[in-house]
Amino acid sequence: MSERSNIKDVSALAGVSIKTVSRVLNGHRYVSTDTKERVEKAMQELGFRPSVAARILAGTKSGQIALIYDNHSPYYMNQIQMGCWEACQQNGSRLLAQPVDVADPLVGEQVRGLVTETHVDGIVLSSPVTDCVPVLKALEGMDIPFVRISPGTNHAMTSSVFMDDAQAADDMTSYLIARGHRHIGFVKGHSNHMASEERLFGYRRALDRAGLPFEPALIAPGEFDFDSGVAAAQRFLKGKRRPTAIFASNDDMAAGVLSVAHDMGLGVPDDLSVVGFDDTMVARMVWPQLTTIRQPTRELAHAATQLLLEGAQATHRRLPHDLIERASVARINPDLLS
Amino acid sequence: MSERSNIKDVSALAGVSIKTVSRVLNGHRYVSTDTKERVEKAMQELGFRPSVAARILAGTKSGQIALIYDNHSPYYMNQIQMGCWEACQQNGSRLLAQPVDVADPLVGEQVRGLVTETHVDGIVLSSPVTDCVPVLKALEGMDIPFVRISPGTNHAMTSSVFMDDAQAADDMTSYLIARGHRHIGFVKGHSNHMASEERLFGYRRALDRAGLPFEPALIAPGEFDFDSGVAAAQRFLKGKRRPTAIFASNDDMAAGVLSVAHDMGLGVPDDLSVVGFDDTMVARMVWPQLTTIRQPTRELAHAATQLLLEGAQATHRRLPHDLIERASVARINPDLLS
DNA sequence: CTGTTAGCGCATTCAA
DNA sequence: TTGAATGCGCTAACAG
Repeated sequence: MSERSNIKDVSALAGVSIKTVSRVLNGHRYVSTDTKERVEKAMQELGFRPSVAARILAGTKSGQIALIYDNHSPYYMNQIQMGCWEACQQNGSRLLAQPVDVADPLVGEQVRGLVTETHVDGIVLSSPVTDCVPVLKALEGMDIPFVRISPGTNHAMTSSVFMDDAQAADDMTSYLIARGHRHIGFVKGHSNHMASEERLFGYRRALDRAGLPFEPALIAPGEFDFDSGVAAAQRFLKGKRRPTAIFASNDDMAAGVLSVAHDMGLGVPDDLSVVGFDDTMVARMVWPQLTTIRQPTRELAHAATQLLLEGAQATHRRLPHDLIERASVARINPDLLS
Repeated sequence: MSERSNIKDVSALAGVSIKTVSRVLNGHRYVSTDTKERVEKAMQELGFRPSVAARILAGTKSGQIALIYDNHSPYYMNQIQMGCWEACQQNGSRLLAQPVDVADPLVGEQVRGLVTETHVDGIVLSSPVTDCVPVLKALEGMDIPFVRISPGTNHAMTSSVFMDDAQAADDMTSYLIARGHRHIGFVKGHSNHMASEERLFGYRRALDRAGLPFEPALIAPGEFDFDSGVAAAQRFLKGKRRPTAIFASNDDMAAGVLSVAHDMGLGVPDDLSVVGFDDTMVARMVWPQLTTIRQPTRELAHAATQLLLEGAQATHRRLPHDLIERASVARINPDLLS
């Protein structure tokens, strides 16, 4: 019941040549329906499974792709993996998930090793590996297709998949404006990241469109971490002209803002609305009172993988985002609105 | 710079036979230090990496193992993957992470396909695949070694790695007793899971040792989900002889308990201590006031993988747990202690 | 539509 | 301590 059967066994049982078996295996046309069925029955009976190793060695494609990542948040990575996985499933490909350390001086070599050892047909890069120069260089030097998910910098000649950060920030800002907010604090993200500027741009664009002034005092710097949110909130909330809402560029910073608000005895969202981007995917679990822009992480991963499997060259795909509204955020203390 | 070089190129450059290169590749003894160095230098120069495919085809081991899982919580899975990954790194093996759907009637076939197609040398099973009969059967029928991480049922003849649930529950209960609690509600886990009985047993053992009576009224059934925690808390907290502490068998149920306590205006931990097991690894993020037993998930995965790679037969390894104490839990309202 | 002949890159006999 | 031959299971030309 457990002997490994090979293509020869199948061909013998079906009474055809091994090449014919190979043909039905690869879904080749020019196989009569009759023999095809016979071969398939034989494969079934023997529980035949083609050895990937042999296919790699003999053929040109391995049917395998790799996902390379470095610990982003577990929730985020889970979404990424699932998205890639689903796309692979649909395509009949295998996925090799490979964690790396982008700070390791040998990452480039490691990736090169992975590719030459496993013969993967392509690579999906997830943040922050998307912007790891040694990896990018290694890949480019090897002539292997790769796609980047939400890259932080724009390498024109590589394929990528991303969301429209400017539009998302615009949507969120408009959302707040529509609810009566006129003074909206904005906590900016790390300047290394392309998304930071985009999000700020969207915020400004929404203010503009609504005819509201852009007040530099309402912009705080940040680095996408909890402490940045704390610092920003302290600055905003201890001033006399307190914003009625704070828009943090990601969820970790939003959490920092929330904690300060809480310490100051401010009710959220009654005294202060706090909104953000759900970058690490934890926001909705931990702070249900938060209205967030959901990054379509899983969909991005899926699209990236599909792109890779389809072999499209230097394609950039922009995916839509979601604004996840919490009922609670709408309850704003009217006294605070100016 | 990117041509794939093979063992022949190396042998030519080093001026030795193919076989000798193969020997140094596999760390074989009986190679003179001199030639070994020469070969290694040649490999370096050519950027040579052995093709796994060729090794699989020609040899008997693939140097690959698979981790099979079904969506547990992302945090949990992240720990599992990292643990397996680290062990593989140390061993120079590759890890194939394979999600499956245990409810799919074809899981068995899928796993069989994975094994025969990829030639993996062994399998690590993570909950709930540890108890998926079709998978277990497929594996046993294929004569491939596998190790189970925290299995729910005890298949005597398979290797497994787990924590001591009884001792952990005992520790937690003793911890509460030491802080003055005399009436401790216990929310039991799903009866399908071996850990449920173990944890209850540990709870009872601690009470016994402290000379406290076991009160059946203080035991509530549960199914490891939020709602079970809610139901149990309602029963406990609406009765007249309210427990001063509630010990939930996992964190989802602890969350349910917390939500009820909150709705009833009970301060945690001032009016009620709530403790639990950190099964899904989210507890510490979401409810910092919770004192929990941390499952050594990563360590379990590491140990399981090591076991597999070492080829130990039918070994069972028990790992120690941690009790993660929050300062807050110690502040108990003395009025509530009887 | 189908079969024949070569290898893919390595480990594994055997021999030296 | 080393080398020469053989074949793993499959696909890729080429035939027919």
